[in-house]
Formats: sequence, C-alpha cells, structure tokens
Amino acid sequence: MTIKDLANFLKVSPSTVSRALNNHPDISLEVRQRVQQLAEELQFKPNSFAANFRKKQSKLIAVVLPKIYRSFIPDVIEGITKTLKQNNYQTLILLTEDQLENEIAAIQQCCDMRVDGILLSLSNQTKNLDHLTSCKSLGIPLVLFDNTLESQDFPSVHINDAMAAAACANYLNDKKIKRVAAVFGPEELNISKNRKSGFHKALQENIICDICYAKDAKAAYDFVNEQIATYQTAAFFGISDEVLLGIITAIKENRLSKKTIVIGFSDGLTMPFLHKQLHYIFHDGKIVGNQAAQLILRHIEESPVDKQDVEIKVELFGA
Amino acid sequence: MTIKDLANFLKVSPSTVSRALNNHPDISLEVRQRVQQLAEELQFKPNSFAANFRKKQSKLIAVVLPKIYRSFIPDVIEGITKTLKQNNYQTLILLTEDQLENEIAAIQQCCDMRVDGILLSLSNQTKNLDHLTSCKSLGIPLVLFDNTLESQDFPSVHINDAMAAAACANYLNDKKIKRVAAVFGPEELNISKNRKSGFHKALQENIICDICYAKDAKAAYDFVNEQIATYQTAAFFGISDEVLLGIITAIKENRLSKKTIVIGFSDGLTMPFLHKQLHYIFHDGKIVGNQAAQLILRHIEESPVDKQDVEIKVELFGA
DNA sequence: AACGATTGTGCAAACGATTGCGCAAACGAT
DNA sequence: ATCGTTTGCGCAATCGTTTGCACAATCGTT
Repeated sequence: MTIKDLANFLKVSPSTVSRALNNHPDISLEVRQRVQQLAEELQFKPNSFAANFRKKQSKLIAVVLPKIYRSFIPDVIEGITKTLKQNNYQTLILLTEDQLENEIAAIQQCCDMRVDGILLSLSNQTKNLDHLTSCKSLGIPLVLFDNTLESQDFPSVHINDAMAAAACANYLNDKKIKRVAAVFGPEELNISKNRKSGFHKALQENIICDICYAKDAKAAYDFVNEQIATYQTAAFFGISDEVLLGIITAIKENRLSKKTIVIGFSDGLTMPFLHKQLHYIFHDGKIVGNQAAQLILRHIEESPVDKQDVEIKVELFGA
Repeated sequence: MTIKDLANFLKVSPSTVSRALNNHPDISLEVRQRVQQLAEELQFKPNSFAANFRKKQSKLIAVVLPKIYRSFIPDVIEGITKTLKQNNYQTLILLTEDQLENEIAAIQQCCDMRVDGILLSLSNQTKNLDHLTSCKSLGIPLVLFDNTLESQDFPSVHINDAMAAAACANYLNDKKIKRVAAVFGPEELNISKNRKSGFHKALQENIICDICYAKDAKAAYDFVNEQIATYQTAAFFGISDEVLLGIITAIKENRLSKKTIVIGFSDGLTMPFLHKQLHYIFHDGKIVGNQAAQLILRHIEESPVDKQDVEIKVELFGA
C-alpha cells in the first residue's frame, strides 16, 4: 500500500495524492476529498520513514539519561513524552547507567540515527562536554536537564539547587537547632555538590553539621542511626527521596518522628506520605520534563534560537 | 557526507563502499580496509534512515504502557532497553495513561511508523484486543507484558499472579491467623482480579478476610487504620508496592511493626527496606522486561514463531 | 590457446514520499 | 480574437542506501 497504488486507483499522479493528503492548497477540494476518503477507507497511512527520509527529519527526540530511578525521573519522562507527543514527536529512551562510555556511545547513536534533538541528563562520570561536539557540528539541538554542567553551547533546564538547599538551611536556622545531619548523594553528583554548597553557605555557623555522602538509602540509614546514637541529632537534611527514605526509616525505627525535623528534596509523593511531618522542596519532574521538551522543540523549529537556560522555580512544602 | 562522497573520493562505486562498510565478503580485504579507514577518519556513519528505509525495517521497538509508576515499571523499561540495545534496536516509549483511546492511538502510531515490534502493557480500560488487528494484518509482532489478557494471537510475558498470591495465602494459613486484611489495586486491573482470586482460593475458609480496592497508598492507609481500630487486625496482604506503602505506613504509625504480619508483592526495593519484616513475592521488573524483549526479538528475527507465553517464576522472600 | 570457474567491482534500479518546475485548461481583461 | 493570469495537476528528480545482476579480470585446467 503506497501512494502510487492510491494514485493508480484514482487515476491521478502520486504527487497529487501526496499533496491532497497534506491539504496542499494547489489541489482542488473535490480531488482532495476523493483522495482523503479513499485513504480513509483503505486505512492508508503514508510511510513516515520514507517521508521523514525525504524531508531529512526523524520526528524522534532522544532522551539520554543515567537510569530510571524510582522517583523523579519517571515524572520527567512522563512530562517529556506528553509534550513531545502533542507536537508529533516520539520519544526514544537511551540509558547510560552512569557510565561516561555509554553516554558517549548513546550520543553517537543519536547522531547516527539523525534524531531531531537530544535531551541529556549527564552521567556522574561526565566532567566536560567534549563528547557533544558531534551534535554541535551536525547541528542537532541538545538540551541538558537535571544533572547538568555549565556550558556556552547547550541550554539547560534545572532548578537552582543551591538556592533551594539554602531555603532548607534557612528553615533550620529559624528553628534554632544546635546540630543537623546532612545526607547527600554520591559525592561526584552535581546535585550533591550544588545542594551541599548552597546548604553550607546558608547554614548559620553555630549550627554543627555532620555530613554523609550516601550511595543509597541503606547508607543514609546507617549514618542516621549512628548520628542519633552518638549525638541524639534531631534535625536531618536529605537531598533526594532515596536518602530521605533512609533517614525517615531510621528515625521511625528510633521512634523519634514527632520531635525530629526532617527536611530535603522530594518528588512529593512517597516520602511526604510516609512521613507527614516532612518539609520538602517539591522537585516536580513533570515540569522539568515539560520545560526541557519545550526548549528542545523551540530549538528544532525556530532555529537559531539564542541559548537560554531555564531555571525551574521550586517551593518549600510541608507541615 | 554520504556514501557517494566517500565513493567519489576513493574512486570506487557507492555499492562497493556500502558493501565494504558492511563487511561483505565480495569486497577484497584491501578495498574494505581503505574504505573503513577513510570512513573512520571522516567520522562517516551511513544514514540509518536511508538504510532502514531501503531494508524496510526501523530497528525501533515501541513500548506502550499506561504509566511509569514509581516501582516495577522503571525496572521493566530498564530490562527492555538493555536487551534491545544489545541487539541493535532502539526503544520508543508511548504512554497511554490508562485510556483505551490513547492506547488505540498509540498502536496506530506504531503501525504508521512501521516499528519492528510492539511491547504492550494494557490499559485498565482495555477489555479486548480488537484494536490490535492492524498489527496482526501488517505483520508487526506484538508481545503483551505485565497487564495482559488471554489471546490466541499474541504471546505474553507475566508472572502467575494467582499462584503467587496463593503462596502468600498459604503462608498466612500456616501462621494460624484468625483474620487478614487484603488490599488490592483498582478493581478493574487484571492483576487485582488474578491476585485476588488466587489469594481467596488458597486462603483457609476459617480465616476472616476483609478486602479493599485501593486506588492509591492513601486509600490503603485509611482502610488499614480502620481495620486496626475495629478488629485489631494483625495480618495484611497487599498486591503492590503502592498499597504496601499505605499498609506499612499505617502499621508503623500504630506502632504495630513487630507483631504484625505484612505480606504482598513488591519490586524488592523500597518496601522491604522500609519494613524489614516484610514478606514479599519478588516481582522483578528487569526480568519481565528482559523476557519480553527477547520474545519480541525472536518473533522479529525468526518469523514465524509459534505463539508461546512466558511465565516468570517468582519466589516468596522475607524475614 | 581456449575454456569454465572464481573473484572483485560497478551499474542501475529499487524503496516511498516530496517538491520545483512546467504545462495545459479555464478565465478575465483588453 | 489575443494575451496574461490564475488554477490544478503531472513529470521527473531527489533523498542515501542496498542489492540483483552483469561484467571484467584473474586464475587454474585441459
């Protein structure tokens, strides 16, 4: 079933069928309707590969990211796919498992496939953007999101981690606490670094702050248990749902829920439900995804656009 | 940069370049190496769209599913993408948001795009497979996974929900409990139905069983609180991480952790960590994804394959 | 020396849709 | 009646690769 078949059947030329199907004004209403009607009846759909090939576009956007963790990222993907679908693009998922080598291969793949755009959340191993030169030279738009690096070349979408972390610190300042235990993610993660420096800068100097880089919930949990045992710590800061899970589990097992302050970053679902007293920066993946998608679409459709980062506003929620 | 450019430069024909790049044995080693070397130097990659177009394949597999929940599905996607990537296929994600209408549109999209295969987890609204006839007629392989329906035409990958639920019931039978509260997901979900019937059939008749269809963790939580207040229930069954979150939160808030039995289905991460005494059927998304991907690859590459369902083995874990 | 077999390469036709350009018919204006 | 314009459609090239087939060169055989 091709355009030619339709054309033969209708005794018109393939070009006419093509134009009729695309509502080209050159084609008379009568012919247009006949074509569209037959196409409808025969369930004919033009081969989008042939069309895309001819038009030199793929209508495919690649999302390259380390891993689909249990929180946040699913929302990001949802936000991206929804926005893209509305604009007739499809979403391709490539996972790097936090390996730079995989990231490089994935980007290469994207270039080879001639995707129309790339949304990239960097692996933790990635220290620079050298591997993105091929995108640049091929003119494939690329937007960084979530885990990003400063760049002249590529716009990014993210929250202001430092400011949000500072808001948490300020909350703790106001509570006149003496000591806080702060749990970050793996040390090499940019969000760890940014949130940590923002937190420290804002935290009053007279507050003692113990810190930990936890690779998972268990590590956070162990650290918190130790802190409680040693210092009777009653205030905790955690930069992700993963570490918050460790923190909250520990304080619940120590039966400290009521008097203890827990504050951190969360996607607003599991952790606030699990611990009603949680204070959290609501890190909404859907918005991040949506914004990233919109940004890449702008770069694809109205090139050239001046590079412009998007900083998502966040708020402190909680009891 | 095309094959033709390379050919001109090397004073050979495009066909020779093409074959050389594909390691076709017809091409002498010498020519092959010259071609490959130049391609390497110039960073040339054949336009895969043109190639796929010519070969009538897209190297794209669509994954159509309701939603990327916070547990299980991320693992499934990970399992799928990994397996597909190893076989040089890319993963396309289409979300249906549990709307039949979206599912129909997504399948249509897939057919229009000529994807090489479809992995489909049904929406809760889907009661039959009529909308898949176009796949059938176009010869696009399709594999059902996770939320499936019985079908003559399409193979499926899933666990034996009824048997796994029965294993949970048997565990409770052995514990000589008098009463259990069982929390399912939305009533229209197939996993709710299957797990419920399996559970009930296996549960001893003298055990009182209160049930609830919870749409989210909060609903499960409310139900459990009520059960505890009314009957001092001390045994709970939950069919997903989502409802287990509600159950566990409630019993923790009621300070019942130690003596209370909680059993259910989990992806083995958050819930077992949160509640160390949890007994759970380990529902491993990675395996489901991997198996589904392998199955679709078989159907793509060695057609025709006789329809054959895959039933993933599961085990009861926990303290 | 003449012959088939083998080996390596090029020619040209696909694949299916799009699109610049040309051309005929129909129309209105002079 | 003539000419210029508009309207509606078809021709044919094009996108970049792949691939069946033809063909030339080389080789070993008789």
